[in-house]
Formats: sequence, structure tokens, C-alpha cells
Amino acid sequence: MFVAEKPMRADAARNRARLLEVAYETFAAEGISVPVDEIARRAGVGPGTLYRHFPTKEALFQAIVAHRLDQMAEQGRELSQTAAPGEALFRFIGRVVEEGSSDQGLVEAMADTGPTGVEERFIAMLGELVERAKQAGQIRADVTVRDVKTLLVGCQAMQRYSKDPETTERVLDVVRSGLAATSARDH
Amino acid sequence: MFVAEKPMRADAARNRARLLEVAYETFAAEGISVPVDEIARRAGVGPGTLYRHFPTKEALFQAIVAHRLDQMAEQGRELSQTAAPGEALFRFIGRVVEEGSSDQGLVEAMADTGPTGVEERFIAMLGELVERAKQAGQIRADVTVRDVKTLLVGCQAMQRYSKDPETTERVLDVVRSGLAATSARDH
Amino acid sequence: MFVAEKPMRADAARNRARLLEVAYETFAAEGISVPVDEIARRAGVGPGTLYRHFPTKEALFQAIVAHRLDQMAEQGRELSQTAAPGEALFRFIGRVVEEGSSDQGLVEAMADTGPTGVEERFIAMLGELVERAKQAGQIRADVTVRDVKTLLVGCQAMQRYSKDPETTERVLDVVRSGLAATSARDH
Amino acid sequence: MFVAEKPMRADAARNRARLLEVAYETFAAEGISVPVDEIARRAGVGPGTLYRHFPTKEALFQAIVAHRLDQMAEQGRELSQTAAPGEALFRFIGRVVEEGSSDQGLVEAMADTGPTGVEERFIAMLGELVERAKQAGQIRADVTVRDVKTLLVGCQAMQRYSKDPETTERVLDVVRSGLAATSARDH
DNA sequence: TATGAATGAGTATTCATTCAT
DNA sequence: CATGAATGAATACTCATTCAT
Repeated sequence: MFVAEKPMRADAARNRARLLEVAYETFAAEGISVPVDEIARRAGVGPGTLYRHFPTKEALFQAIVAHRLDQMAEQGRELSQTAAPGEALFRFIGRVVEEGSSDQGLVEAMADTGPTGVEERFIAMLGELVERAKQAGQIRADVTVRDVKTLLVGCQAMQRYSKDPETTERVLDVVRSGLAATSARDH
Repeated sequence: MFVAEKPMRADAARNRARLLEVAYETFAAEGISVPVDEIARRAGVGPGTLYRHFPTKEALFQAIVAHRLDQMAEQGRELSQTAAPGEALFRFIGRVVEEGSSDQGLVEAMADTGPTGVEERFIAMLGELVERAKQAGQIRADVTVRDVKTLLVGCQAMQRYSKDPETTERVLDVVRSGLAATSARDH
Repeated sequence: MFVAEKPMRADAARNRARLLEVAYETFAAEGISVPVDEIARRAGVGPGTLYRHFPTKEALFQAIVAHRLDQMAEQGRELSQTAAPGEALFRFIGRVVEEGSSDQGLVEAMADTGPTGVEERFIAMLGELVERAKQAGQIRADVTVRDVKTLLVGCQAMQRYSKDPETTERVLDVVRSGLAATSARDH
Repeated sequence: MFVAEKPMRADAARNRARLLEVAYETFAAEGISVPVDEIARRAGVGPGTLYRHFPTKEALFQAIVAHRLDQMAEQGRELSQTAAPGEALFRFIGRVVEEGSSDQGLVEAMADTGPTGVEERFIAMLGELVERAKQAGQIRADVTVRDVKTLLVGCQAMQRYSKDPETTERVLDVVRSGLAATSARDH
């Protein structure tokens, strides 16, 4: 689990962090077609330096997504400790959509996260939220974590498509109530 | 009502149709970054010919989307005549997702359809489906056509993300039941 | 001298004339980089028709220049009959510059007039003007027709370069007085 | 006066200089329609390198013209120190024409030099030549620097048009004597 | 014969990536 | 290690010219 990576020099670490941040903001705001050189420039380093940290534009991209996923997972974990089971999941969905609003589809690209363990960590955390909501009888018993992740992706797409907050609101409500335990239906 | 456009020469019409078809398939399968020249090559024409019909890559793209939307609208109209109100809408959603499965986000780009009337026609037809479903008491009274279109976009995104048919199935069910009239909830 | 060209059909002749006119105006106003298709369009014919009359853009271009040269030669001949020897030449120079003001260097391209006899005709007429001015003792005896044609080209270039009419005026005066018989100098 | 531009890296400076030189020679010899890639190839660099130094073909072109103007201005300044007033101006004109002989109109494009200060510097130097010639009573008092610059442009056009050195010689003599103080005439 | 559709080589420019300084 | 210069394949689009209708 713990690979002995020789610790990065302080300035190198700072550069890496700065690049990640700048790249995230830039891609999120202007789409992924922004040239690598531009990212480097905004981060105040030469392109060579960027390539030292991320061997490929794709790699940079995946690093960002991974970072985002981790941040979101963290939020999920917090919610899972502070909110009631069903509420936790529903609020998490809302949060993801909200944050994704400035994302230019960055996180829909959650599809290929590469071989880092991020996806697994994210799924683990989401699984917990889902499981607890199920046990509390708040959501349908047949949906899987994968289903919920898929719903997340869809919700982000929707919110990106329709900028209208009222639509987003209603659509989220549709999803939530569709997800809810459908006792009425069951008998 | 009938603008007298002088009919396109037979060969020109053939080329235009072929380009549209090839471009749709190519973009759908490989994404929109496929070079214009490649589309032309596959259609068996020179790039100049492509540019005679579509003055811009963007224009070609919009023409495709417009074409797709019109095809889908047609299907919607058929369903609207052959199926019961609620059923018609639900089956339409299913159909769209199904067809969009090979679409690489082509139709999510429904966002900007340019100044052709396609978007309007599509919305009109969808509006009919929605209205009738509402009147039959099959879906929530508060959702708008826009909401449903947004849901369509989201569903396509989901299905593109999760190739697993079972997930798609369940997710669609979630959406459908969320959309359904929630009488139980209301009192 | 008289090649038996079968007389062009009336409409063909009209097309040719129209093309020549439109092409002249267009090239003069917008430079020679205007596409051939545009010329055809403005003349109200298809590009194919243009190519029937002028096998090459270059050919069209030369035809225009030839036409212009003939027109100018005609003016020269008129002047030669209505004005005093020296005056005729000087006024001709002025006229050429004036007309060339809207020419975008079209006539500087007088350089290559191709194998039509136009150049010869122009030179013949100019030779007459020059000869008579010399005999009247109005211009230096050592300048040749070629020299004067060269001066014409230069004057057009100048006038195209400096849009300022006062400069044009003075510059023309410099040329005229430089051309004048320099008796003072000679002794 | 001295802006602290960080000095260009040695190799970059070399490349820039080489590009300028190659581009000048190529454009001068073959006209400005030579493809940018060809210039790069002849300079032994990739097209990207060219574009790093000159963001546009137009920019490259202007850089060349600016460079040429500066070189000519330098020669003018030298003449102005080594030759008698009138002589300096007349020899400068001759020099310009001579050098422009291989210029394919490159310098006639002196018209738009862009927003660098070159034009101003050139005019300043030319103004000096003109002023001193006037004060020495060697040229007409009414001509302006602009007039003389215009004459320069015209002379280059002439010399480009007529390759015959004798014509060039005579034509230059016409211009010179037309420019000379015409005291004889005046009384 | 006129038309205008098709051709396809050609061009400026961009940008991910490598490498000399 | 950082820098930023160099690379060069790739790409959208143009236009003189040919040819099917």
C-alpha cells in the first residue's frame, strides 16, 4: 500500500499543486481544448516543467479528475457522518450537481480515471451512502452503486445542458423520488 | 408555406445525403474530432465537395444534429399515434436512449442547434407527448417540456457512461417512476 | 493579318464583354486575389462559362490589361490630334496616372501582356507622341519610347503609393520638368 | 532609452536572423506568394519555429520590410556624412533603386510598415537629406519628404519594370534633373 | 453551349511533445 | 531541475480548373 516514493522537493511539490489547480480551473472554465502551454503559462512555469510532472496532457487531465473525485468523496464521507442515511445520499447528489455546474463536463469524464485507485475509493464511499440509505428503507433495494454513479453522471449532464435552475431543481426531484423506496407501488 | 427552392441536382443531392450519413456514423462512432478530410474521403468525395454543402465543420455538425432530431421527432409522432398517452412518452424516452447508445454525445450537443427550426419542431412534438401524458394523469403535473428534454439529455449521458444494459434498465425505471404522477406523496 | 475567326454567337459575345468589364472593375477595386468564381458570379454566369472564354485566370487577366492598354492608346491618339506636341504627351501622362488611381496595380502588370499585339500598338502610339514632342523641342532628345513607358509605370506606382493629391501633383511636375528639354543645362 | 529586454537565447536569435534573411531573399526573388513552410524549410527550421518568431505571414513580411528600411536608412545616414548635400540625396536615390533591383516590389510595400517606428526613422533620415539639399540650393524648395519618398517608390517600380540598365539610367537622370533647383526656369 | 457541382493540391496556422541551454 | 525554443504532424478551409448534367 505504501510505496516508498522519494519525497518530492518542496518547490517541485508546490509546482505540481499549482499546476493541478490552474489546470482544473482552466479546463473547467474553458473546456479541455485549452493548450497545454497556456496552462503552464498561467501557472507561471515553462511547458517543460509541466511535462515533468504530467507526462501527457491526458495524464494531467486524469490527475485533475482523480483529484476532483477525491474531493467529492471526502464531502460524501462528511455527509455520511453528519446527515441521516437517506438525506446523506440525496444531499450528496445535489452537491455533486451543484459543484459540477462549473465543470464543462470535466467530471463526466469520470469514465476513464486511469489506473489510480481513485475510482475505487469513490465507489467505496458511494457504496456506503447507498447501503445505509437502503437499510434505512429510504431508497429502492434494487439499485446498485453503479446505478447511482450513473445517475450522478446523468445529473451533471442535465445540469450542464439546462442552465435553468428551476429545471435543475425539478429534474433532481424527479430523480430523487424515482430513487426513493416506492412503497405505494409495491402493494 | 412552400418555398420554391430550385431542386438540387441529382448528383449533388446524392452527395449531400451520403456526406450526412457518413458524417453521422463517423462522428457518432469516433467523436467529433475526426478530421473533415477523413469524412470526405469516406464519403468518396473531395473535401471541396463537402465544403460546398456545409461551409464549416460546425455547420456539418449542426446539420447532422438537426437531421437526427428530425428523425427522433418523427418517431415520437408515430408513437404518439400508436400508443397510450403515458406509454407513448415512456417508450419514446426508451427509444431515444437506445438509439443514442452509439452516439458519442452527438445528440447531447442538441444544445446548440443553430437557427434552423428543428429544435422548435422537436420541442413541439415532445410537448404533445408530455401534455397528453399529463392529461391522462400519468406524469407529474409540474414538469415542463424543457424538463423532459433535459431528462432525455441526461439519460443519454447515463447510457453512454454505463454500457451495462441492466444499469441502463434500472436507471430508466428510476426516471420513469420519478416522472410518474406521485399521488401517494401529494396528500 | 486577318484570321478568319468564325464570328462569336451574339450571346457568347455579350458574355465575354460582360466578363471583361466585371473582371476589370473587380480586380481594379479589390486586387487580383479575388477568386475566379466570384467574377463569374458577379457577371451572372457559371465559372464554366468564364473558362470557355478565358482558359486561365492569367488569360483573363491579360485580356483585361490588353483591353485597358487599347483604351489608353485610343486616348493617346485623340490627344495627339487635339493638342500641341509637347502638351499632348504631358497630358497623356497625367491622364494615365489619373485613371490608374483606381487600378490596384492592374496596369503596372503591363509588363507581361502576352502574345497579343496590344503592347506593340500601345508602344506605336506612344512613340508617335514622343517623337512629335521631341521634334517640337519640348522634351529631351535622348529619351526613348521605352523610357517614357517606364516613366508611366513609375508614375502609376507613385500615385498608388501616395494617395495625397498634392504630392501626386508635385511629383508629376518633377517628372515633366525632368523630361523637358534641358537647354539650360546643355551649355 | 534602453528598455531592459531580456536578451534572446543565442540559438533563438540565430534562428530569427536566419529566418529574416532567408525570407527576405526568397520573397525578393520569388514574390510574396511563396508558402511559409517553404521559408521555414529553407531556413532549416520547422514551421512552428517560424511562427514562434513571427506570429503571422504578414508579420514576417513587415519585419522584413522594417529591416530593409532600417538598412537603407543606415546607408542614407552614411551618405549624408560623406557626400555633399545635393550629391548625398541623389546618390541615395540611385542606391535605393540599385538595391531594389532584386526586390520584387518588396519595398514598394513600404506603404504599410505596421506600428514599429521604422517608417518614422526612415522619414527622419530622408528628411535630413532633403533639407540639406534644399539649403544648398540643389533641389526645388517646394518638394516635401513625402514627395521624395514617393519618388523613391516610383523609381523602384520603374527599375523593376524595365530591366534595361540604360533606361534605368536615363529615367533616373530625368528624375534627378526634375528634382534639381530649376532656377533657369523660374525667371 | 451554359451551368454549377466536383476536384484535390495547396496554405496558413496550431499544439502536444522533445530537447538544448 | 527549470526553462522555453524547436519540432513537425495535423487540420480546417480555399480556389483554379475540369467535367457531368
